[in-house]
Amino acid sequence: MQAKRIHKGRAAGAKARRPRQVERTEATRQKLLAAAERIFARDGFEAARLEDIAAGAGYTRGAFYANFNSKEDIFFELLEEWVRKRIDAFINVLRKHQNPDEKLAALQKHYAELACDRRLVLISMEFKLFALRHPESHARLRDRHRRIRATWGDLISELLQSLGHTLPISNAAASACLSAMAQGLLVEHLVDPKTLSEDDVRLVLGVFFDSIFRVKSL
Amino acid sequence: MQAKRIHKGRAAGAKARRPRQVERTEATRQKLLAAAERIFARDGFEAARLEDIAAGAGYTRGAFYANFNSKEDIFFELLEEWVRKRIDAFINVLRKHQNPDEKLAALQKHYAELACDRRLVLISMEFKLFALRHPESHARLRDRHRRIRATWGDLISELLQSLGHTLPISNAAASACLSAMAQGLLVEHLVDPKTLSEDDVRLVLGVFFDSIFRVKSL
DNA sequence: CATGTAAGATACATGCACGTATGTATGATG
DNA sequence: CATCATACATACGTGCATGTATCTTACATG
Repeated sequence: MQAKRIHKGRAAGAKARRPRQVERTEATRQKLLAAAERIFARDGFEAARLEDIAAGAGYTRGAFYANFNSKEDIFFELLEEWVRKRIDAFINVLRKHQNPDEKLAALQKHYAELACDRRLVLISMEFKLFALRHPESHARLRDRHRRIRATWGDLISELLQSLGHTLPISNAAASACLSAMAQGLLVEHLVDPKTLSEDDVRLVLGVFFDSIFRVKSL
Repeated sequence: MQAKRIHKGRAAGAKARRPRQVERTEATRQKLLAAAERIFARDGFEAARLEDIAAGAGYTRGAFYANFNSKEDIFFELLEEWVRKRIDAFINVLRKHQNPDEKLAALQKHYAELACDRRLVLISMEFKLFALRHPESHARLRDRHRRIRATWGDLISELLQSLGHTLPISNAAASACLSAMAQGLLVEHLVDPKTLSEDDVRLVLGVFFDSIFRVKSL
């Protein structure tokens, strides 16, 4: 989240930034991020043009390059934000329940909802495939993913402990599996909704969830 | 498989093609297809350049446009070939077993192997995402997929009939699910093999397979 | 009010992949 | 052997997104 200032001037010993401008810069950053989210959703990561992102925020490419280094850069900031929101939302839901079974149901619902979030899933999958062909992005994405999975893994750990249940794979891996399955299923559903309906996706994810989280003997 | 002839001459009432040249053309088509397979695997569908494909077959782009209309075109021919091979291979395996349980195990093995075929999975997923943003390709891909799923659905039907078992979703949908899950899991594994190991993928696919194909009560 | 700095626009050079149009050599046919 | 079509190569024009370098305008400070 390091608010990278890029503009040329800004010598090392420059006096403290002027608050009015700082605030203005932050506003354009936010506008650019919001626009990027829309354009990525509309065109996909690779096809998205920096010019469209800038224009979507009411600027030109000059503003983009003044605030970000590359398309990957702005994507990672968005990713960070999405993940943070999802985790926060889930933690808030957890707080509303004290019964472990209800918490487990909340987790299940979380993944079921993921499998309906067309935008997030498509962009995520697109970027994963992009990263698999671009080593630098891959390394960066892998690190993020590892941290995200670890966080989810910890949440799942607590939950399972209170249920006296353990999984045949690590909790982080389980989180990765559910996410991966939800994404794979949604893509397949979008390609041919007639062969694989939304109900099918929900049902199938539920079957898997039950068999791994609710069936004791494996 | 309509071997679309593209070359300019070939008036409607032209006399029968000269066999020597027909044969030569077919050879270059095959060389181009083989090269395309390699280049798609190496660079991905969208990043693959027609020039590289042509060069990989020992030609230039002229030869490509003489034999195919577009990158999508050659991709669909490859897809056809891959699917045909996979189905043929599976049918051959089926023939070797008469015990329904062994046949079911063969089906399971089939999907486990899919989840290891990095090349096929990545290209398939890439093209799906591409198609979801390009209506014409989408329509074409959806039709192919529907036929492929139907074929697998029929194979599964026979199998389940002999086991006296039925699924909570259509057999075609079940085939789509297994394929989608395998693909989603493999992508996730490739992004971070440390968090989601190959063994995890195998285990998880097995759990799902069992819970849908071997657990009677749902 | 004068001056310097920072935000952002504009313009430019570059590179790249595409599709087409034309050229050429080879080999089949009468 | 002459002719013509076929298979492929070469050359060209085009469009497009990128990154950079330069310019303009607005604002903050003394």
